[in-house]
Amino acid sequence: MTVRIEDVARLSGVSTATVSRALRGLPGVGGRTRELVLQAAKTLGYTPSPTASSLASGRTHSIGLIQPDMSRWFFSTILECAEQTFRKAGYDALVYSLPDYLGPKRQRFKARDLVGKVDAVLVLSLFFDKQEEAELRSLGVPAVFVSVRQKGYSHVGINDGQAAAQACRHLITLGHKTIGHLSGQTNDLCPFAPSQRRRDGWKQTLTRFNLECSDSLDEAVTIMTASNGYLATKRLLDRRPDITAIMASSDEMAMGAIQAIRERGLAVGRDISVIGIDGHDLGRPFGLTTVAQPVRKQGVTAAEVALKAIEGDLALKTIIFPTKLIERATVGPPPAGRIR
Amino acid sequence: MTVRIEDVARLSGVSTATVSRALRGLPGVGGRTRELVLQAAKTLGYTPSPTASSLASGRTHSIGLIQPDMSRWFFSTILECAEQTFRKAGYDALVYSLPDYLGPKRQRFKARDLVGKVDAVLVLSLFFDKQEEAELRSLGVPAVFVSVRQKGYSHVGINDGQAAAQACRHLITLGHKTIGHLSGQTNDLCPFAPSQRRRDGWKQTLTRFNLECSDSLDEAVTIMTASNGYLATKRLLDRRPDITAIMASSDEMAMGAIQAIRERGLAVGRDISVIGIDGHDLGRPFGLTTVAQPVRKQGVTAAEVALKAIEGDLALKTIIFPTKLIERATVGPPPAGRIR
DNA sequence: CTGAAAGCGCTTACAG
DNA sequence: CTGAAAGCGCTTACAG
Repeated sequence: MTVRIEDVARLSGVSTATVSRALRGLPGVGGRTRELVLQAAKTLGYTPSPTASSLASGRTHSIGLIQPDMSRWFFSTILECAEQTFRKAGYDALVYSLPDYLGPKRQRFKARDLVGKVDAVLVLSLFFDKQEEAELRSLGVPAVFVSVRQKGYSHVGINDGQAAAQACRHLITLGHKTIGHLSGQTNDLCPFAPSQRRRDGWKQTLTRFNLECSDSLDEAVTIMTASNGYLATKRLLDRRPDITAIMASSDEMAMGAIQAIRERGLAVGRDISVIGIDGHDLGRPFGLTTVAQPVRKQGVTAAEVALKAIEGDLALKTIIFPTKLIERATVGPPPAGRIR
Repeated sequence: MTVRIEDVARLSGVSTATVSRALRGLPGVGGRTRELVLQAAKTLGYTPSPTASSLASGRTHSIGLIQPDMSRWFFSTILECAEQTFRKAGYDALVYSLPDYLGPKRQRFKARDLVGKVDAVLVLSLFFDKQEEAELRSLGVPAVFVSVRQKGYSHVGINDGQAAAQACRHLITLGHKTIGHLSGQTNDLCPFAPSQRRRDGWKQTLTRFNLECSDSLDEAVTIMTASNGYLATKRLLDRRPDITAIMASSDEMAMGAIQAIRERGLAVGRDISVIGIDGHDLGRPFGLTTVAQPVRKQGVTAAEVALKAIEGDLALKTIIFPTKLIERATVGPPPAGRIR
């Protein structure tokens, strides 16, 4: 029904081998011959069958994008930038979501779904255990990890501990002494999770400045959404009404915190300051002070690393981007007459 | 290197044809034989080559997800739900972004990138012209349109005019008489665009209630982002400082409007009310009043319609979901002593 | 219920 | 520089 390589070969009077070479721009084809083939292909409106060429060449020209949930800003932003980078290089983006990756009956990554379908994969914010890492390896293609580290693989991310320290120092500099923290998942399952390191950054900074950093100042959630941040903040304020500032492990959690604070009739940035981490697009209209990470750059860079790996550059790379404090309205000095 | 169907055939002592049938659960395989094959496949850890089976069967088991930009909430949320629905049915999601779809040097959809790679496509919020529609048709697979209508295709969405009317009526009921509007792109290129219909809904409602609806009350943007909403609101308030309420064509624009209003030292919900459309996840912490649409349901439903089409049910469907007013803090009655 | 064989549409040594 | 032919690993009439 559709036009095949043979049709092009016939029209241009050469073999299918030559057509294949000419169309892909391979060397060793006469200038005149190439012209002929290109012309014939154009005339017929020929598009090579991707599955046939994959089967024959062993390359799929598509990349697996494995991540928890693309409806969340951080993931979707990285995915979008990666997709564009891959597309420009002639690769398709095959997304693969693992939404229940933190739940009790945790959904594990299965290589079976991706085997033979991709030339490389990007893994975002997922903590692979031994089993999953074995599955990943069984794919037999290069992988680059974004935002989480996995040893034996290239990694693109930020220094999470440092980002948290940056946020914490900002609050301390303004005079805050009782600083609450909203953590992401920090259990044993993912000791190297960004949320764990952000929590460590908070803790270490408080310690360095001789400030309180007891567990009662920390409230953890599973997934770092606004609504979880909201609930965590209510618990935190119930327990520690003396808090004058909250740093959240993500901007979305910070937004939830703001909601909870306002509901108590307190003024954000006056009664209680709030700072986030991420640099969420909607942080601006929110007036949210935050430590921003270059999300889009990470997406592009991770894709580039994957592309290079496909081309044979298997050297392990670790690319860490700097973060940057963005001062807006949700952080101010602690209230003067606040009861301790 | 990897295990092929022939290996399974040899181990189980049957032909590759039988292995193929047994593994896919096709009828006409003896119970005992099936057992044998399944066992052998398991022992060998056999996974069929997807490209080989695609080439032989003509089916790819993947779906194209064509949309403007998955870094934006509405699209990524639909994509996530669609991906899950497709995955459960054994299909992969191949995302395809067209980020400059509204720019001056507009990027057009090219079938070439997708031909032979998908069994169906979902198209979100894209306005296909004749040329693009022809490209789409040339893919030779069923397509379902989400959030935009395209004649000749199934469609999943909401009644945009009605949603806007709902928002407008809410403001009018509270006593607002001078209601500004933040539009999305409303040019000739996309006369059936949701943003066009939302604008119409605003206009018609004002007319029905004998209120002013001049063009000076409407400010249009290209892409409905928060920052565009912010800029549009500044222009709007410069021109019409007598406005007591703004309805935005999207929640993200509404958030930008809120930012602009606050920057003028005005109180949102008291001096100027703001209502959006969408039901954005972050509308809640924002306290944003909005007309919500069931975004996730649309993603699931669109995927289901596509799946049915693949199975042969080509009947054109139009599925319209109801919207719902969510009252939060950004809307209140107009200020009493406001100078007209 | 099962198998032999053609066929899906390319790519790639290999030979010239 | 070019071509004949094998091969990629399945599926699917067709025959039995």
